[in-house]
Amino acid sequence: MSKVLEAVEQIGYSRDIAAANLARQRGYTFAFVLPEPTNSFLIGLHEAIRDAMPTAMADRVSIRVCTPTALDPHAVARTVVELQDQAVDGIAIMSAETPQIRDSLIRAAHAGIRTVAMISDLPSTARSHFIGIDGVAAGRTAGRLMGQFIGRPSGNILTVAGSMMVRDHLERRLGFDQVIGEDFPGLQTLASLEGRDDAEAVYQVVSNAFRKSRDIVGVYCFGGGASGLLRALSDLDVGREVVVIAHELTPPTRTALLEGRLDAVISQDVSHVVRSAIRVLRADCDGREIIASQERIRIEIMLKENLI
Amino acid sequence: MSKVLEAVEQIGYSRDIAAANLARQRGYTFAFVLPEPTNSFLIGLHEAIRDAMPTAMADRVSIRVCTPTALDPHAVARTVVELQDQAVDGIAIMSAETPQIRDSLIRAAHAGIRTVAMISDLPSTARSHFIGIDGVAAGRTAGRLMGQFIGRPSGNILTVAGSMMVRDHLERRLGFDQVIGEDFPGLQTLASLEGRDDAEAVYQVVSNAFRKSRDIVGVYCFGGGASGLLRALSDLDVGREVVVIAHELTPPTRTALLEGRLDAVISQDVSHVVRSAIRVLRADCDGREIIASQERIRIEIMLKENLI
DNA sequence: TTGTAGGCGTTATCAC
DNA sequence: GTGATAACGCCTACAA
Repeated sequence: MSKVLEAVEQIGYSRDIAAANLARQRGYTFAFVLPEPTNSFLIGLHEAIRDAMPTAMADRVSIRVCTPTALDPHAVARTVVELQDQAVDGIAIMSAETPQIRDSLIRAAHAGIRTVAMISDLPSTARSHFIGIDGVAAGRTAGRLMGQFIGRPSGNILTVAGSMMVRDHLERRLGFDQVIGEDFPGLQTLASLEGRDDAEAVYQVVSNAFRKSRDIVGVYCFGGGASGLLRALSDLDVGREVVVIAHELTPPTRTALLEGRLDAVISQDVSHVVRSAIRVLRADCDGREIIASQERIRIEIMLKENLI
Repeated sequence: MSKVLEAVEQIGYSRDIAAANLARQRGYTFAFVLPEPTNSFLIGLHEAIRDAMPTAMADRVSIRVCTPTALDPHAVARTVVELQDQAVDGIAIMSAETPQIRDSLIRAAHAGIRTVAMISDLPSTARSHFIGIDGVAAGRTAGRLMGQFIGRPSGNILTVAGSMMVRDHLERRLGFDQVIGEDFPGLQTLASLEGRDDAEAVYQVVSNAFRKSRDIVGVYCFGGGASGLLRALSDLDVGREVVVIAHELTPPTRTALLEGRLDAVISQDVSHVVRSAIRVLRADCDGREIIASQERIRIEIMLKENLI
């Protein structure tokens, strides 16, 4: 160790990063790339980003939001490429995992832009971090709750998928099936209905499914558009007999929880996700270490009684 | 509105607080007043404080930890008084609610020292904020989980109290009874055993209780020393048949959760509590507004599957 | 009251 | 390379 570093160790000196930033007048520009706010969850996510802006600004980071059409991977990739030319320092992205998007992110990383994946992971894209919850664990959590809450030895469970954030949703289903299979062998999980993360679509498929099938003792909605599910259950008047579990705490799921039309919600704190993305991106830019415990997003279980 | 403020509004100017602090060489000294680390929860809390120190230091706040004997209210009050003379800017305190302590805090506030209550609230002490979870809601959450998980129409539930953080624990019991009474009328909640937040004491009272009473279908431990409960249940070999719910995620409760000896843990993120206390105290000192959503501590439900 | 110089800890620049 | 210096945005202290 050099003499100076030794002395530093002794004295306990540490660079004043506030002063440093003041001196160099360094600013950061980060871009959030995510789908348009087409459902409650995405609306909440957009709001969280807006809410984080003042604090971010005070911290010398300016934030841009890009909403390429989610269903078009090329549009997302194009957005990422455009961002490269606009001198952004970092990108926080929530998207499906397609080759085009993957390539664009790898190229961005190569161009020195820091990237993090939000909500749904994008492995093998050189994203420095994933900020969100483990999909399999989330699904397992839902599975345990479902099994315990049903309390009967047998019956059918309806499952409603999303489609957009593919990877994430597949993992949830996987985890759910694991626990039901292991610990509640009498329960039968039916093939996933395609809800396309859209309330109206969910309404239709759920309504149809209930007309066809009987002996449904539980419904697990692991995609977006849970409000469609809740409306369908209301219309069918099967709110009480079946155990209903969905993902993400939003105005409709919150209301349903309070009214007893929903038994549990598996959620993640989107405000935390957004703040974390910004902190992590900043740390990446500065070459600093992150505080892992502070950035870990929790799998939250919300019941009627612990609604915040 | 004055011309200048109007202009400020227009321009969108906001004071650079980092530069301000740099200029005035302002430092903050905060003290954490809490019991000695005599159980897993308190150990975790002390660790969280230590872990927060480096970041705090970088932010010009130095932290002191005071551990008056928890069982002696006079010692706590004396500590608070002493802190007044030592030029601390703020106090974050976790303690029982006694007249002496209340008075000392009011006097401290009068002397210009900002105070926040942690974990267990101290209303009517001029504490600017309470940083922790709502005890009644936490108890209700435990109650719902207990009722649903038991799945039988009738049976007895053993409850184990702490003693130290009195107010908090009373609230938990209250909330628990509310839900059991309302929604699970067949279940009977027995009088609380006195566990004194101590593992050994809990071990004794629980062992005795099980020897006396039968038809126990659930155990709710809402005080500290849950490891004693778990050991007792192991020794009695009643791990599987009864539903066991405790508070606070610590090494022993985490292990028990993973091993299936504990069915659920109601918890709060102590690292978050500590960071929040520091942020809130700083904001108070600077006369700034806090970001409520960021400082809200969640009532976390931990199952085996969503252990972080 | 209003104005101005100096300095906080760091970086960047430019001359050496 | 090395070393001196201005500047960053703000506060304090002192002067007018």
